[in-house]
Amino acid sequence: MSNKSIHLFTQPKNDAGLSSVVFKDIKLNRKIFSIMSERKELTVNDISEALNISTPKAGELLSKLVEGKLIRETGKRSAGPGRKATLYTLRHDNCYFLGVEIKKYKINIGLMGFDKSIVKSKLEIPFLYQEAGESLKEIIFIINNFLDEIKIERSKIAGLGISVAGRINVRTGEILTIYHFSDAPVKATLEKELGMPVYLDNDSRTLAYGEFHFGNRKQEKDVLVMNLDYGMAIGIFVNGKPVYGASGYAGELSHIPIFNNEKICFCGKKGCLETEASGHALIQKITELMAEGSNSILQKVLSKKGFIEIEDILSAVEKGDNLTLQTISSVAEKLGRGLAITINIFNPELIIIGGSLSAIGEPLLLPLKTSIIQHSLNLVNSDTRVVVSNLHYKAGLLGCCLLVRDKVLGILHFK
Amino acid sequence: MSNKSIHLFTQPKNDAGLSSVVFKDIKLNRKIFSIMSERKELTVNDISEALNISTPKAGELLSKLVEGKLIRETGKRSAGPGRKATLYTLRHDNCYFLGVEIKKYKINIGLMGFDKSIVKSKLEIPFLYQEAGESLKEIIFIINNFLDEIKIERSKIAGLGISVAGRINVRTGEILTIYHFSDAPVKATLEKELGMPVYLDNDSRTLAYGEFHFGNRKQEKDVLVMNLDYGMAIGIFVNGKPVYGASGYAGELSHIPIFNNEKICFCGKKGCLETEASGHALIQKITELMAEGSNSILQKVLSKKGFIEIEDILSAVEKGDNLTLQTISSVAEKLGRGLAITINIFNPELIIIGGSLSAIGEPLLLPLKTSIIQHSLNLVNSDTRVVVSNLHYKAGLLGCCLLVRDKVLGILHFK
DNA sequence: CTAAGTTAGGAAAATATTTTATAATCAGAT
DNA sequence: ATCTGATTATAAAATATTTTCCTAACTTAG
Repeated sequence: MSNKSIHLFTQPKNDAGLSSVVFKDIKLNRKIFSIMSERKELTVNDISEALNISTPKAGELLSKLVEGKLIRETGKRSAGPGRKATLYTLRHDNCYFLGVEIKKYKINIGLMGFDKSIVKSKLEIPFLYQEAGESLKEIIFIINNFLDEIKIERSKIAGLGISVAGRINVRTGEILTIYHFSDAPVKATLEKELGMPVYLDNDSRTLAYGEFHFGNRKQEKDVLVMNLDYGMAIGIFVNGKPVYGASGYAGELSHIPIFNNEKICFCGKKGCLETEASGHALIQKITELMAEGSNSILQKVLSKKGFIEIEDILSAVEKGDNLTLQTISSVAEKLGRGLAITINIFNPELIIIGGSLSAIGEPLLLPLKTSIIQHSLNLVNSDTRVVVSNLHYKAGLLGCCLLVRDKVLGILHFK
Repeated sequence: MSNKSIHLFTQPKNDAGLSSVVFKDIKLNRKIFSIMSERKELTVNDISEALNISTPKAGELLSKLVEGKLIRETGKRSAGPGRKATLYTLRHDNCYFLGVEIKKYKINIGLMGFDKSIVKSKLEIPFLYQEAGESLKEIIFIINNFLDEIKIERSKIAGLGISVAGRINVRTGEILTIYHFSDAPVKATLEKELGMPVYLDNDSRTLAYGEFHFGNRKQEKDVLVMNLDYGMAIGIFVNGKPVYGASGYAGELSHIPIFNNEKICFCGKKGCLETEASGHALIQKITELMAEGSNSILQKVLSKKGFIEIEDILSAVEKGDNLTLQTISSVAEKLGRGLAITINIFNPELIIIGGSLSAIGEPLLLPLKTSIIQHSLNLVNSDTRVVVSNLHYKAGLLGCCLLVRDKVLGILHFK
C-alpha cells in the first residue's frame, strides 16, 4: 500500500526506530490531515502558515501526499489579483475506515473515505445476540460479507471502529455488559480475524463523536452530547477532545443517584437518573399511566405488540398524543436535573441532545431547558447553548467511522 | 532582562513575527522547561530523546539556557560505565513568579523560583475587604510592600498569579462574587498597576493545581481534587490539564441540587450539596446539635467567641470530640454522594481530598470512601484511588505560583 | 596498574529547511 | 491588446539540523 511507503500512520512516539527526519514528516502529515479534516480545501500557503513551516517544505509535503494518492489537486482559488493558488483536498478513494454499530436487534455498518465521506453503508442488518461466542462469529460474518459486497481492496481499509452499548473497557478492549470474555478480549479477537486495527468504543461516545464533528455545533470546544435512547449517557468533550477517564467509562451519567424513589436500577442501586429519565423510564411511565386509565394512541400498540418501542413513541408524538407529550415533559424535567449537574461541573459551551429520542424535538427540548435553568447556577448555564441533534440516527455510525479514522491517523491521540 | 534576549516566553502562535527558526527554538525551550519541571536533573541525551532532536541540537539549546541563566550544570551522572553525562537543572535565582492567595480574612503571598521552589513567602497577612475599590488598593499595597521587602529586581518577576474564592471569569478577568467591577476588570487593573502579566483564578482551581503537582499523586492524569473548606468545590484534571470550561466556572460541584431539604443556599436555590456537605454545613449542624442538648468541647468555644471556625473543628477532632467526629461522619457521607456522581461522570484515577478540612484525615476519609462505594458504579469506582492531601494549607499558594509559572512559560496553554 | 569496554561530547560531513530571489500567472487598468 | 501590481510557485543560496565518526572520560576486570 502506497500509504505505508510514505509513513502516514504511526504512534505519537518514535518507537519504530524511524529516522528523525521521517518521523518529523509523519508528525507534520498528521497535522495536515487534521487541518484538512476541518477545512476541506487548502493551499500550500495555508499549510505553511498553520504548521509554521516554509512554503517549499509545505509544497513538498503536499506533493508527496498527492503522489501517495491521499489528497488531490482540486482547482485554483479565485479571489483577488495575482497568480491563483492551487487547492488541495482529501481524496476519498484510496484509504478507508470501517465503522460497525452494534445495536439491540440490528447492526449498522458503513465505510468512510479518507475525506470523511460515507462511501458505502448498510443499515439495520438483522442481528440477535445469543451465546457470546456465537454472536461474535456472526458479527465477523456480517463484516466479511459487507467487505465482499463493496468490492474494495481490503488493504485499503485502515481500521475498524466498533461501538456497542454498555460499558467497554477501552484499555483492555473488553465489553463488560453484553459479552464478557475474560480470556479473549473482543478487540484482540477481531483484530486477529479481520487483520486490521480495531477500536472498540461505547455507543454513547461514538454517537457523541459523530454529533461533535458532523452535528449542530459551531465553534464550541467544551461540549456535552447526551445520548437519549432506551438508556442514557453523555459524551464529554474538553477542549475539543473526547474524555475517556481511567478505563473509558467517563460519561456514565445514567447511574448517578439523585432520586429518592424505590426503583431498582439495572445497576443494582436505586434512585439512579436512568430510572426516571431515559427511554425505558418514559415507556414504563406511559404504560403505568395507561394501566391507571389514561387514554393514549399507544394503547392500541400495546395491546397489539405487547410492548412499546421508541419508534412508537416518536409516531405518537407526531400524532400529538397528549399522554405521551405530557410524560415526555415530566421525563425531560428529570433529565434536566441530571444535565444541570453536568453544567455546574463542566461549564460547557454547548449541549447537544442526541440519540433516537432526540427526534422528538421541541416537546423534549423546551421542558428540558426550563429544568436546566431551574437546577443549575445561572451564571454558569448562561454560557451554555442547548440544542437538539440534527443527525438523529445517523450520528452513531458517523461517529464510529470517524473515531477509527482519527485514531488511526493519529489526529486523536488516544491516551 | 537576559531572558528576553533569548526569547523564552511567548504565546503558542507566532504572532510577533519572529523568524521561524527562533520560534521553533522557543517551542523546544517550552518543552524543555516542561520536562525539567517534572524530572529535576536531565542530560543532553534525555532532552534529545524526549524532544526527538539530535544531541548537538539539544546541547546547543541547553548551553543557551545556561548562558541565559535559567538553568545550570549541576554535576555528573554516576551510574554505569563510560564517560559521565553532565546534569542540568533549573535555576531558582534569575526568574520568579509571584503568587497571591486572597482568603476571607487574610492574604498569603509567595515567590516561586524558576525551579518551582518557594523562595520567599509571607503568610496570614491581615486583610479585610471593605468597599471594592479600597480592597483592591490594599491588595496592591500589600504586594508592593512584599516586593520591596524581598529585594529582588522586579524585572526578574515574570508574572503574578492571584486566587480568590468564588466565581471568577477567567476570560474577562472579572471576579464575580466579592468585587464586581464591570468597567475595570481586576486583572487589567492589576496588570496596569504592577506592570506584569496577571492571571486570576478560582481558589479551588489553584489549590487543585498545587495538589496535582506537589501533592499525593503518583502518575495519575485524570484527577479530581476536592477543596473542602467553608465552601466546597472541585478542580478537574483531564489528561493532566486543568479543565476550565467556557468561562472558568468548571468544578462548581457545591451547587448541584441533590438533596430534598428546605435549606436555602447562598446561590438562591435549595437542596445544594453545599447545604449538607461543606465546612459551613458541618459547623451549622454541630451548632444545632449542641443547641438540642448534645455535649461537645465546642460548647466552650461557642460561648466564648460566639461562633465556631474550622480551626476549632480541627482541634476538636484532635481531642477526640465525639459529637464533632459523628457529625463529620454524616457530612462525609453526604460529600461522598457528590463525589460518587463525579466518579460516574469522569471515571477518574485519583481523587485528592484537599482544603483546610482535609487535615481531619481518616475520620473524614473513611466514611467518605464508604459512601462513594455505595453511591457510584463499582466497575467505575474500582478505578479510583481516594487519598487525603498531604499539603493542607500549603497547596493553595503553591498552586497560585505554579499556575502563573506554567502559564507564562507556555507549559500550560490556557485555552 | 593496565587494558578493554562503554558512554558522552564535539567536529565534520551530509542532509534538510528556510530564506531570498526569480519566474510564472493572473485581474484589472491603460 | 498590453502593461502593472499582486500573488503563487519554484530555483538557488544561505542557514540549520542531523548523521556519522572520532576522541575524551570514565568504569571495571584482570
